[in-house]
Amino acid sequence: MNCDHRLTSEEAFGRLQSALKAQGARLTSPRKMILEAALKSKKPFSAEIIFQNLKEQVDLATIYRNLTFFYEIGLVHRVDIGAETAVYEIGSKDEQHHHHYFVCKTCGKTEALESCSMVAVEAGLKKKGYRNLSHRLEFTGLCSAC
Amino acid sequence: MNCDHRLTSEEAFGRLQSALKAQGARLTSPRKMILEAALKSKKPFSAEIIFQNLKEQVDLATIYRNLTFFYEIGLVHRVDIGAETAVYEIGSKDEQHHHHYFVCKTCGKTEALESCSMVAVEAGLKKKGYRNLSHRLEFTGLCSAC
DNA sequence: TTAGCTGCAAAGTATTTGCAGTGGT
DNA sequence: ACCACTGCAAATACTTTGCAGCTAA
Repeated sequence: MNCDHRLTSEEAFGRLQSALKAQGARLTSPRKMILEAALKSKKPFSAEIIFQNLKEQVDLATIYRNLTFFYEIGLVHRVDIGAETAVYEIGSKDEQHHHHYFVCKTCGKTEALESCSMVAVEAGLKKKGYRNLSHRLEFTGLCSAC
Repeated sequence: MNCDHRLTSEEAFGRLQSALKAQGARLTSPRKMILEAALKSKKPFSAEIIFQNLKEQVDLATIYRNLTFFYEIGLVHRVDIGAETAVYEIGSKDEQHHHHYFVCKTCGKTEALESCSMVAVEAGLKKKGYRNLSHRLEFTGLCSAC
């Protein structure tokens, strides 16, 4: 199974335009810069990382506000891999797509996994020298009350 | 597959004793109370929740320190399901055991899943009325550099 | 007795919010 | 021109840390 499912820049901006129009929001310069920085990032990113990548030209509060906005319109996912900081990543074309990560318990190093087979993933990780493996499966969606 | 893998109170205190002895730490009254509260909780818990369950009889800082301690000796896992707050749960007998959750994107409701089959889990959730399902698989362990 | 542990208070981070001014549309 | 958005600063939430006294072993 091919897992290169990230939104392209065009797709992302297209979605953004629709969402903006749908709720009377605006495409401002900071908003554009933040999305571009997010798209450029190969790894999951935090507000602080975007802030640094934009060389502090955009206010941190604005970045927090926009990452939340992007999250609400489904442009990014929240990942939050056992960290103390909120971590996001660019959304996938297929919302049902799986998200696989490896996280080191000691240094926090995060790596997005390319394969989608749990067995193959584990074997691949072992080959790479990762030890003491365990994994966690998390479902998200809407519960019947929502 | 049976997934009732939570540590019993006896097993948990046994592990605690070993860890305490191994590093010259002590079994204090607050430490005991915190572990008991954690064991009683059917759901993942935060420091604040333990604080409330103990009716604020134990200092919050002490709770934070001990949850970290329990985490370091493997007595509890960190779950952190897309939340802004650190969330823990009592450890499993088998460290390689999977951890399955359902999290509602809207209200944050969390439910521990009993089944271990991904397909069965998804079918079960749909039957319960959950919609827009997606899931995430997270591996943890030690990377080669650690 | 002697460290480890606790409570309390103060300090740190991460994130959010109020508000006046700016800028898309 | 209107109203959403931004930067700035202050506020809040969560968590950690310093320290003096307490207590398990």
